[in-house]
Amino acid sequence: MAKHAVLSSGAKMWRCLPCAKSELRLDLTLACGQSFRWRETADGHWTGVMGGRVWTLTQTEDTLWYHVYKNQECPGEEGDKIGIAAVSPQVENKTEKRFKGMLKKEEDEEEPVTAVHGSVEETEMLRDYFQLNVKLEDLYKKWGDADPHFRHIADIFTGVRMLRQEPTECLFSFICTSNNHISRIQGMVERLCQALGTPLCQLDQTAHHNFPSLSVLADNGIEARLRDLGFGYRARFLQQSAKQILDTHGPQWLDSLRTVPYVEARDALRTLPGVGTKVADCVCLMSLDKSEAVPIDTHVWQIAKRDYAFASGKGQKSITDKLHRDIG
DNA sequence: GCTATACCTTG
DNA sequence: AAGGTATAG
Repeated sequence: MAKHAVLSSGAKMWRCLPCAKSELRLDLTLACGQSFRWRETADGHWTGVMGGRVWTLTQTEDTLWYHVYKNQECPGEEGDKIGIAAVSPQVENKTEKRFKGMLKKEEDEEEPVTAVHGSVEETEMLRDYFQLNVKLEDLYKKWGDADPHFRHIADIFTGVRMLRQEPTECLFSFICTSNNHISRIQGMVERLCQALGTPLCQLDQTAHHNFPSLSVLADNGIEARLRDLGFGYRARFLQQSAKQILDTHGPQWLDSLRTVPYVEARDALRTLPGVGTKVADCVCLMSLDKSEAVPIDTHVWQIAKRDYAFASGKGQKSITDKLHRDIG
């Protein structure tokens, strides 16, 4: 059976791109609750699904290393046959198209297995996902200059950056977060993908799947299915939101929100069942290119009161719309 | 504009 | 309680 890759073992082909730890810390970025799909499969090695492929990532001081599992490497169960034919139309094809369009010529297929420099396509997928064109050091400097408290704690959090996630996965994952805790959310998202997503490959007893498509989630039988999987009252939100998107907007709607202004995108998302201010802001920030969105959850509110002497909401019992605007 | 309450389930 | 949302008052 195929295994998760480990850099030091030399058993798999690894590629790399230059990337300092000050610009990206995999552990902080992948485990901080933006995405619920990455697991530390070996010391410092993070495995997850992104752009329709299974990746293992690890890093040294100035280098980001990655391994992409090919289909012959991890044939999975019946996953291979179904997976390739049915691979999520709106997720993978979209990504493929985007990168194909940017590339003049593919060179990754012809490289010798000993090559360690990154293939153009896969490097671009990582640069896009981690938004490596954004210079983190410049932002930390700017924020540190403007905020003494930020500068004081910034050293502890060097290398945290926002991911640019796929909108469908981001939205439906964050609908699961209401009144919930991270360990349970991770389990729910994993069960969601394993039950309803197209299989990609199996490694060390773990089956990896794509995130389910909108059309699968919109099916009428899905609520009961999700309740059986332990989603509670969120089961209905997931099914209804998927159905509402397809019925009233169409399959490309979520992606199209990337090109509209923040407030418009946020208000559009809030028309979906199970999506309030906080979830809408998470989806805007983490998948729709709205860097000005500031999700205010219970923790951010506590911090605003504790570390920033946030006065106007001190007596407040809960986070109201006005509080969202003020803290943001 | 703000408060109170229910909502599924489990680490 | 836990990374909220929907509803009524």
